[in-house]
Amino acid sequence: MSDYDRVYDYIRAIPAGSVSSYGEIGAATNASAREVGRALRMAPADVPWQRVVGAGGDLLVGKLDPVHAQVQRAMLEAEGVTFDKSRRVERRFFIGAEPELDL
DNA sequence: CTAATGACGCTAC
DNA sequence: CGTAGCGCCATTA
Repeated sequence: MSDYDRVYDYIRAIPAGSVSSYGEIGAATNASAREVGRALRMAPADVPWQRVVGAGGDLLVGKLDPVHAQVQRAMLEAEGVTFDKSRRVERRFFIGAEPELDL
């Protein structure tokens, strides 16, 4: 099992309406954040890549087309995830985020 | 072999 | 709250 497959499996385990970050996935799969991005780039269709966001809740950090970020936001909104004014996912939707520790 | 690049993260200003 | 710089590590030229 490659690190990439482990990343795919982790993402597939993310429940609808929740999101995780590249750093979180990297830590859970023993990979760096960049490797997670590389994995998502060639991810199979059954991987809900839209549930993967940046560390601060940012959509796609910007290495890819801005249009893609729009699509991601639309799909997450369809799952019940809400965003703040700056296109950032609220911390309560993060897996492993503690409600009382909200920044 | 070295250099450049990217679905990122953190710190500094 | 915004941009800029550096570190990170696999892949590509």
